[in-house]
Amino acid sequence: MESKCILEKSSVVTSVGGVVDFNYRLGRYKSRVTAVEKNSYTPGPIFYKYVTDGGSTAAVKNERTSFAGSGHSPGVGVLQDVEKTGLRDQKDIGSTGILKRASPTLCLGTVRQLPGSSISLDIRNPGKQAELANSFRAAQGQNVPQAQRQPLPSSHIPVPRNRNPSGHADKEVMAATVLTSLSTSPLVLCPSSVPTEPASKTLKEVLSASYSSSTSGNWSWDASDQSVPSTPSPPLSKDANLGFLHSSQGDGANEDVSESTHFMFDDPIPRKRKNSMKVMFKCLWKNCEKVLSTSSGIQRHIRTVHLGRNSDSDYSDGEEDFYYSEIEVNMDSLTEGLSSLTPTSPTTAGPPPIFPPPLSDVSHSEYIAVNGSQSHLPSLLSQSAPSTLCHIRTDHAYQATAPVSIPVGPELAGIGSGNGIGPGTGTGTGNGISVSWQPPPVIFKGAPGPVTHVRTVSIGEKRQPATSTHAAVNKNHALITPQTKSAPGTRKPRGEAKKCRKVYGMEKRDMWCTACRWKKACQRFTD
DNA sequence: GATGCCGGGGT
DNA sequence: ACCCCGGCATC
Repeated sequence: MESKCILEKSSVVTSVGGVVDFNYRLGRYKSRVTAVEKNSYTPGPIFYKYVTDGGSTAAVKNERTSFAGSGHSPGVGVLQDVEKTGLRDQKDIGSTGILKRASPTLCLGTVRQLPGSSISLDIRNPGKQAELANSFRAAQGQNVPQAQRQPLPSSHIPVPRNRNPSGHADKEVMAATVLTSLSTSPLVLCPSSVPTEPASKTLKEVLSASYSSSTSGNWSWDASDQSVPSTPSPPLSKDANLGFLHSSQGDGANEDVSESTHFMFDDPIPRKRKNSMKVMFKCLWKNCEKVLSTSSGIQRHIRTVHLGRNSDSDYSDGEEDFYYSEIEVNMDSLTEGLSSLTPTSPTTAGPPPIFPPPLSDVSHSEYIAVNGSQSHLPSLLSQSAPSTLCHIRTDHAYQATAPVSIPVGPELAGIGSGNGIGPGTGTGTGNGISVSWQPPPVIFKGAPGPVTHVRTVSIGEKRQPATSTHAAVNKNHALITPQTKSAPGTRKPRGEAKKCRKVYGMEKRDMWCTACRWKKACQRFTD
């Protein structure tokens, strides 16, 4: 870490490093701010100014000027401008320590100079911290080297510029945001004392940031040096915040390190996201099922809709945090579930993602009940997935251990689809209920009671009077199957019932059940 | 011989 | 997974 610090410093001192850093911060800070609050008074560019100005005073300005004088034309102008703006803004904004703290560069220096305190303050109470930092700086007599001073304003946490004087609320919101961001990024930057960084960045931002930073070239090795253990993704936990603080204090370089870490894992993060896990934020307010993709969004929602706060103001006492929760949505499942659902419900035109109202059938109601709890998307998905199993292909049911029959409403029986044999069997019931929506037979395998074939008996096919009996037998058979099979060599006794072959004859082979056609155990006329 | 269907192979 | 068929057991 020491070496790192040194390195960083030098890089900053050398104009090159400084410039690079500067740029990098820019993107970074912007992103952070964006993540934290949308309604900041000042759009991105302003942040830039502040960033550059990062916790500096007139002295800093001087330093920078000289710094600029070292001959970086592009950066110089900017810097100077920024300086001015920064100064002015400082006056205007006063206690918006955030801005000042937006130190572009190293916080390592900061750490050393201001052992921990500044950083921790920074995180917990940015506003105050900023003030403290300022005062501190004043006390220090601006003697702090630039490299060290810049960091002072912790850039760890993105603090909204128009932060409310009551830094407390902000701090909580921020913490929430941070944590949220944390959980958003699956990669859980372990060592990162500032996991917020990567997490809160959008891919785009990350890219831009990484580009600018990559030029400095000393990011990567930092990452490998990560030895600071940290709890992986402890979302929504104050502890996380603490740990966060802790690590920040422990090593100011962590910030940069974490950043580098981020770059190192720049790939994995987006990749993981692609991996279909998306974090959503669900409003927990009673009767409010609102789900938003961003924490800020949900916070705003809660703030404005439920807490009756002014939507324009970003004031937040952190109360919103209690009214929303994070949920993870597996997009893959969603997609799969939906895609698989659609095709498997031939009898229902555009089946809704929700199960249709039951026919008063027990099985149905059960399912509905389950679905009723589908407040979470994941649940929905997980529920919908099995539903595909509900699509019963009687013809192939024999291949499964589950019996062909399932408890269905009488009116449903024989009407639904499932029989691949008879054409046009896929008409739904009068209620528009599709067999496809019935629960998987497996679930009801052992359920006795009125059972009927779901499969529609094709035209001309005589229904076995004892259908239900068949089904029951079939079930038993399914249960007994292991035994039967346990005796190798023993063949299942031939069923007594006439099979498709006999019933229809060879000439009507088309009417056979598939099993029969495949020379499998007749599935239509079970014993 | 006809039938039922297991086991296995092809796509 | 779907489809087909050889071959065996049973009737």
